Amino acid sequence: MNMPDLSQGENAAAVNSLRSAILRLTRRLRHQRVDESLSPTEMSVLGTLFRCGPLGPGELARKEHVQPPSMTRIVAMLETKGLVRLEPHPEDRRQKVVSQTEQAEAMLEESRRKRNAWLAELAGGLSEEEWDTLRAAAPVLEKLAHLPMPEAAPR
Amino acid sequence: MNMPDLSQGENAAAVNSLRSAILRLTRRLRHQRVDESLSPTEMSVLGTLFRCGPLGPGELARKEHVQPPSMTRIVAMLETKGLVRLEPHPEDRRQKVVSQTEQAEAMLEESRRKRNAWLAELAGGLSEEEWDTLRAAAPVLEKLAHLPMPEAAPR
DNA sequence: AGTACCTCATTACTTTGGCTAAGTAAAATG
DNA sequence: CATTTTACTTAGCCAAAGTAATGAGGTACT
Repeated sequence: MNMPDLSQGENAAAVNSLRSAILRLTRRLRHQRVDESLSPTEMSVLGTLFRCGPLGPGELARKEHVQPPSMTRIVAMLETKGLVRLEPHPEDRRQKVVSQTEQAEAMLEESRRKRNAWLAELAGGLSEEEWDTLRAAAPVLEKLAHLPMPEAAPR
Repeated sequence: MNMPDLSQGENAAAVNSLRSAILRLTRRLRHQRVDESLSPTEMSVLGTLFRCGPLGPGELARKEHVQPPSMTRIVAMLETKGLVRLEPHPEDRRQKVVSQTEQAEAMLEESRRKRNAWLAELAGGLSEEEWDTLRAAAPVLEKLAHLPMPEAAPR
C-alpha cells in the first residue's frame, strides 16, 4: 500500500498535540467529575450500558479497553452503589449480564443536567466554529479508540 | 444573532462521546507508549519544555494540570534519566528552572520517528477526511485543556 | 529592623485504578 | 467421559497522581 507520506509530518504533529491535550483533559476530567462518587471509567461504563443495553462483563471490558478483572471490580462497585444489576445469563451459566437500574438512569439524567450547566459556562470559551470542530471530531476519536492496533496485536 | 444554547443539546452529546473516547484513548496510550521508559506525562512534560523553553516546576505543573508535588517527582525522574537539568533561579532562590538537555532533544527526535511508523500503520484505518478532522480538532482540544474553568472553585 | 505572612518546592504518606497470574465453574469438543 | 476452552473472579502488585505537612526564601507593614 502506498502511504501518503506527504501528510505524515502533519499527522505526526497533530497526534503529538492530540496526545498531550488528551492527557491533560483526562486529568481535568478526573477532578471535575460531574458526580463525585463515580470515577470517570465507572461513568463511562454506565454510558455504554445506556447506549448498548445489557452486556456481559467481558464485552464491556472489551468496549472500554480494560482487562476483564478490572471490569469485574468496576461492575462490583457499581452494583454496591445500586446503579447496576448483575444477573446470570439465561442460557450460558458461565456468563453474566449487567444491566443498569432505574437509579442509574436517574443519575445519568442528573449528570446530564450538570454537564449542560458546565457546558454553558465553557461555551463562552469556544467559538461556534470550534464547537463544530469538536462535534465533528468526536466520532473520529471514538473510532480511533476502537481501531485495531496493527503492531499491538501479538496474540 | 443566534444564541449558542440552541446547540447545547448537540454539544452535550458531543462532549459525552468525547469524554468516553478520550478515556479509552488514554488507556490505549498508556499501553502503547512510544518510549517504554517514559510515562505519558513525562513525555508530555518534555514536549511542553520543548515548545515553551525553560520553566519552573510550578509553572510546569499548572500547564500539565498536575499538582506541584507530582511535578517535583516527574522532574526528578527526568533528571536522573539525564533528560532535564534543574538549576536554581538566578533572582529568586525559592524557585528553580527546568530545562531540557541535548539528550532529551535526541530522544524526542527518536520518539518522533517511532510515532511516524505507528502512524503509518494506523493511517490505513482512517480516511483522509478523518485525519483532516483530527488535525483541525487538535488545537481546539489543547485550548479546551487549558481553558479556565468557571465552576472549578478554588478550594 | 523585626515580625507576620505568603510563595515555591519538597518530603512523607495515601488513594486510585489499572495490570498479571492463578483459580473456579460451565460449556464445547474429541 | 476426558480434555480443552471460555467466562468471570480472586488475590496481590505497581505506577501515577493526590493531600498534608515542612522548610526555606521573599514581601509587607509598622
